[in-house]
Amino acid sequence: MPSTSTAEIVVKKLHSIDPLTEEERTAILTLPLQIRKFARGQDVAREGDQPSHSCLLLDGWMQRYKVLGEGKRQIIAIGVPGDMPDLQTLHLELMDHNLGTLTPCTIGLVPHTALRKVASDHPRLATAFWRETLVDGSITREWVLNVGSRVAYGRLAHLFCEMFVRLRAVGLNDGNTIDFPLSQHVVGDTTALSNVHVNRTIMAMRQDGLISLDRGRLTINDFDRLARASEFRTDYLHIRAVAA
Amino acid sequence: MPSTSTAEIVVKKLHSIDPLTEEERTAILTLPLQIRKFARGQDVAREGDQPSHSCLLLDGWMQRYKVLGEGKRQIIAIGVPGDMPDLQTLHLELMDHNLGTLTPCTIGLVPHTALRKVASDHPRLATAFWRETLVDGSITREWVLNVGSRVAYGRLAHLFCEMFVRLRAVGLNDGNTIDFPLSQHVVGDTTALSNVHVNRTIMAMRQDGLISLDRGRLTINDFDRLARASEFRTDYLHIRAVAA
DNA sequence: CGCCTATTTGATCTGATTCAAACAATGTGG
DNA sequence: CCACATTGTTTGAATCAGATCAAATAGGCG
Repeated sequence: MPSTSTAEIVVKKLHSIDPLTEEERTAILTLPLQIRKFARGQDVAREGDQPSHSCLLLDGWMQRYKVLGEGKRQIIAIGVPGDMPDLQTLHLELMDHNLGTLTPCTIGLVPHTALRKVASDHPRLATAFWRETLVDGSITREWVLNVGSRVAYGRLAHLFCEMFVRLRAVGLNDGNTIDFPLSQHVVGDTTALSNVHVNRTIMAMRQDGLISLDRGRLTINDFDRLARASEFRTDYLHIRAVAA
Repeated sequence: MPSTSTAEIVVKKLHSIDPLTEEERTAILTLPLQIRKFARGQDVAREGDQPSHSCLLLDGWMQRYKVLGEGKRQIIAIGVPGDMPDLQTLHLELMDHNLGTLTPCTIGLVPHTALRKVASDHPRLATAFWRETLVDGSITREWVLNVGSRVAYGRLAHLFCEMFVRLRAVGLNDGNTIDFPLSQHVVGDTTALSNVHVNRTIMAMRQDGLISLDRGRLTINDFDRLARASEFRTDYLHIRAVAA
C-alpha cells in the first residue's frame, strides 16, 4: 500500500466502474493536485462549509458523518483510496455533513474550477464523475437497508464484504486479507451498534470461522458464507472490472 | 392536487433547488412524455432491469425499495410529485433496487436519449439533473442517520418534517396540512419499525399535540416542536426557494 | 350486509444497550 | 528500558426499546 502521491489510484477506481481511454487517464493524472497529509481523526470539511476544492483520497480511510445532539455519531459513508468523498460539493455548494479522517491520510485537493475544466474538455470524464456520485448514492441506499433491516451479525458481515470488494476493486487486497483500520467503536458508529455488541458479534463470527480480525488486518476466511449470512450481492457497487 | 399531466410540477421541483431560465423551463415542458397511469402497489422497474427511460413523477407517491430473504422490505426513498425517482439509470444502467407506486400514480416516461439531448443542449439543465441526483443522495444519507441513530419518536417526527417540507417546496401543502397517503405498515417499512410500534408512537405524538393524522391527511400542529424532537434541519434538502 | 384492509390495544419476548470493570496493546517521557 | 497513561478489546450483569404474537375494533366499499 505505497503512498505514491499521484492520482493513479483514482484512475484505478474510475476504471473499475467504467474503463478510461489513455487520454482521459492522463487528464486525471495531470490534474493540479495540492497534496496534503492529515492525522487521524481530523476534519477536512464541516457541515455548513462551502468548499472550493474536492478531495482525491490517495491513501488512508475517511469518514463522512453526522452528529446528533447527545453526541451520537453516525458514519454515513466510508472512503478508501481512490474515492472522491466530497465530489458532490461540485454542485451542492453547502456541506450537509462532516468529512474527516479515520486514519492518517494523504489527500489531493483539486480546485472545483480544475474539475469543471477537465469535465468539459472530456465529456466522458464528466459522466464518470457523475457516475462516481451515483455509485456513492447507491452505496448509501444499501446502508439504509443494512442499518434498517439486518440484525447485528448480518450487518457486520455485510460491512466486511463491502469493504473487501471495494478494496479489491482498486487492487488493495492481499489475497483474502485487507487493511481494516477501524476500532470496534468506529465500526459501531458505522453500523449503528454499540461497541460492546460489535465486540460480541465479531467474537461470534470468529468462532464461526468466517473472519480473522487482528491489529487492523481483516482476513475473510469464507467469503461465500459471509456473503450468505448478510445476503451480500455486489450489484449495488456497480463494479465492472477488478484492478490488475 | 390536480393531475395536469404536464411536467409543470417537475419544473417547480427543479426550480426549488436552482432557478431555471424561461428557456430551460420550456425545454423541460416540451420533453417527449409518454404519460402512463399506474395503480397502487405496482412495480415500475425492478432490480436487474436496464431501463431506457426515466420517470417524471407527475402525481402520486412512489417508493424505491429493497427486499431481504424472509420478506423484510426496506423503503430506501420516497418519491413525491416533481421527483425523478430513477434519474440515476441515465448513467447507472443496472437497477440495484425496485421502483414502485405507493398510491395511484401518473408518470411521464422520458427516453434517456431525450434527456441526454436536452442536457447537452442546455448545460445548466445537465447540472440541474446531476444536482437532482445529488440531493437524492443527500436525503438517503439523512435516512441512514434517521434509521441508525434516532429512537422511534424522533424517527417518525423526522419523516413527517421531511415530507412536509418537500411537498411545500413544490406547493403541495395546504397550510400545515399535506396528503400523507401511507399506511402505518408502509411507514414502518420506511423507518425500520414494526407497524405496531409505529402505531403506538403516532398515538403518543397525537397525545403530545404535535400532529393530526387521519385518512391520509397529515396536519403539523407544531412544526417547531416536531423539528426539535427529531433534530430536523432543512439544509440536507438543499431547497433554495419555495414554490409560489 | 359482509368482506377486506388498516388501526388500535394487550401481553410477552428478545436483540441490543448501558453500566461497570478487567485486561491487553501501544505509546510517551524520563 | 521501564513506569505510567491512553486507547482499544473483552466479559459480566441489569435493563430497555422495540419486535412479535394475538385479538379486538374501526373504516371503506362492492
